Amino acid sequence: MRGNPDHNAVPVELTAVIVAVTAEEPRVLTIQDADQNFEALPTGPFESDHRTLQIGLRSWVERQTHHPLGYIEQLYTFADRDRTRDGAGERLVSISYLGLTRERHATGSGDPRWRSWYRFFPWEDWRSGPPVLVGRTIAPRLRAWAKGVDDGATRRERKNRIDIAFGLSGRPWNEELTLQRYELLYEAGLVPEAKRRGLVVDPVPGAPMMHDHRRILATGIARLRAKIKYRPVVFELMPERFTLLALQRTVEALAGQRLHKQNFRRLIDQQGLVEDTGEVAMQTGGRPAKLVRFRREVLLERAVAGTKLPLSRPA
Amino acid sequence: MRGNPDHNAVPVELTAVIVAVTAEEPRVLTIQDADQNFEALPTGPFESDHRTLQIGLRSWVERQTHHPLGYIEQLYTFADRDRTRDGAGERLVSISYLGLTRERHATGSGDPRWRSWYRFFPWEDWRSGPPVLVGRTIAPRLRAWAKGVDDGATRRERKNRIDIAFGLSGRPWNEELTLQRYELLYEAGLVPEAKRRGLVVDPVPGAPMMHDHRRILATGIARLRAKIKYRPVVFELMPERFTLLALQRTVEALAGQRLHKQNFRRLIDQQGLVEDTGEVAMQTGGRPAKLVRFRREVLLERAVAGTKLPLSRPA
DNA sequence: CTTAGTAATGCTCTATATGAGCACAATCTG
DNA sequence: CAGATTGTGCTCATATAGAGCATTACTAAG
Repeated sequence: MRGNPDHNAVPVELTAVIVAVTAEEPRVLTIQDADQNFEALPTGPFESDHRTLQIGLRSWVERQTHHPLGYIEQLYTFADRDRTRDGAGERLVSISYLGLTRERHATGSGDPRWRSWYRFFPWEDWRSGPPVLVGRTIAPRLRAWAKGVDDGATRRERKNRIDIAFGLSGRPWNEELTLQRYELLYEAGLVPEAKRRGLVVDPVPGAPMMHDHRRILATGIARLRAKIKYRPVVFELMPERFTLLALQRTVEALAGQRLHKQNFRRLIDQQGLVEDTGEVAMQTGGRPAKLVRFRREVLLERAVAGTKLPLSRPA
Repeated sequence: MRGNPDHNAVPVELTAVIVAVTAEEPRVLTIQDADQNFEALPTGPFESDHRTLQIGLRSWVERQTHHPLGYIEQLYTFADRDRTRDGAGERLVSISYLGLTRERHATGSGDPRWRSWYRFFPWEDWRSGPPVLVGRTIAPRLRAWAKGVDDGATRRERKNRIDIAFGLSGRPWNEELTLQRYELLYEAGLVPEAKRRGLVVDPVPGAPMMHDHRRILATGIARLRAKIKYRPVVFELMPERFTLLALQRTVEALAGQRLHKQNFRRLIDQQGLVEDTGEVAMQTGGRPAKLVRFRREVLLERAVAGTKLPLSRPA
């Protein structure tokens, strides 16, 4: 407890979860790791010639993707021991960020591409109802893992965590628990990444990523799913003009859940989040829809405005 | 955008916001910086012999305060350019954590002591109604700062931010905006810390801290004030057995606001957060109160349980 | 032209949550 | 005993959330 402790100099990198929604799929920017044949999140250097980390990240991403980043938020700083550069040895600190943008063809080294995030987390997409993957594969395997301990207390605790995270035993599905779900699967040895920790692995479907990048992505998804409920960040993912249904589909893509259409619209206009452009979209396949635009002023009017969306609430 | 960027090795430290509530005051553990005569948050080394940062921080705090840390959560990683060790030069990364405990005599170098956090943020305590400091000093000075720009858009934007952050022009006070308030004061040159950024300073009351520690503390306060509304973390600050009023006073101390007693109790028992011990406290000064204890089981029952408290909601 | 199909949009109904207050009970202090 | 202080039960108005019905305005197929 000193004012000026000795500082260990440690390698620091920035890792970005860059999200866009296209064709009703939430997508994340990934690169291909040449050596390991794993997909990875784009990782940038910690440059000290920027005033803040955020500015540095923004300029770096924009340089690489040639597209402005609408919104940036720090996610988490990872520095666990197993997070070393090559197996063991030096410790690596990784400061992760969440960024929102609109999809664009990305260029750069490492073969950047936009991937649906459900490629990495197929169990997170409940838009067409409960995925069979959960009921048929994940639930039984997790149950088996829980039953496999001798200690009764641990067993009960595991069962509880599983039920809560995956909405079993009559509990509701909570789309915000993405990280908890991934961590459970990791602990239970059901994702390939766990092998590096020496666990026995018999993986469930879902593409793995390099290092702990899938955990970082899970953190980003969880954060974004939570955020859209009380901050108007969805609009960063929308084009200038859009229909209310398009907005709803975007939210649904992120949340992995369907929403009640009328209630969704009620919320949006109760809060005055959008305004008419006067134009209509005729190619909707049904009655023409008004084209609206985001009222940027709301960002000023109520700094902490809520975009309360009809999704499961923390209770 | 490479898989294996070059890593700049950077000094990394851990900074802790350790909170306890005693005698209806929220307190934070500080140390005295010998050189600069400023109070500071305890800062620890980044030790690589712990499996996770959290474990490292926990053991370090417990070693120093001789008291268990009930709850730890990562706050934010600061690495702005002005955050260098001595004025200019080397960049410093500081990973900050929020920890909850019960007050104890702390020992260690640096003269550790528990300080009411309202010592550093006197405008944050609204338990006895709106502080005169806000109306008489802060509001007029901020207004003057806003008026002092030529650009009309910037002026309006500043006025808006001020109104929202400090609950002016008929807006409600929102206790969660602690960080925004501090940052406004910083920008306006109303805190001593701003001098280091070369701003002209005419400070309002409130003790400054070393480096950007007051900003880190503001981050911790804001986070905790938000958290108590949907997670049962208050109990980490309570003794084993307590009365409902004591619990309410603790929440009020943190939130800096009074709560409606009956509604508070309604929430607590609707959610089954506590259970009777069978004992009563006779020294209440009034009718004897039941002594209750936290039902630890709720942490299992609903991992993300809400302790919805009757405080201002984001909308 | 008619019939489906698909969306947009307006409205209602119910359950629940929240904010505020009244009334009264049980204790202590002076 | 009066007055202060706290605990505790209860009510009431309002806001919000979840669910569904009905109607309107288009396109495409027959």
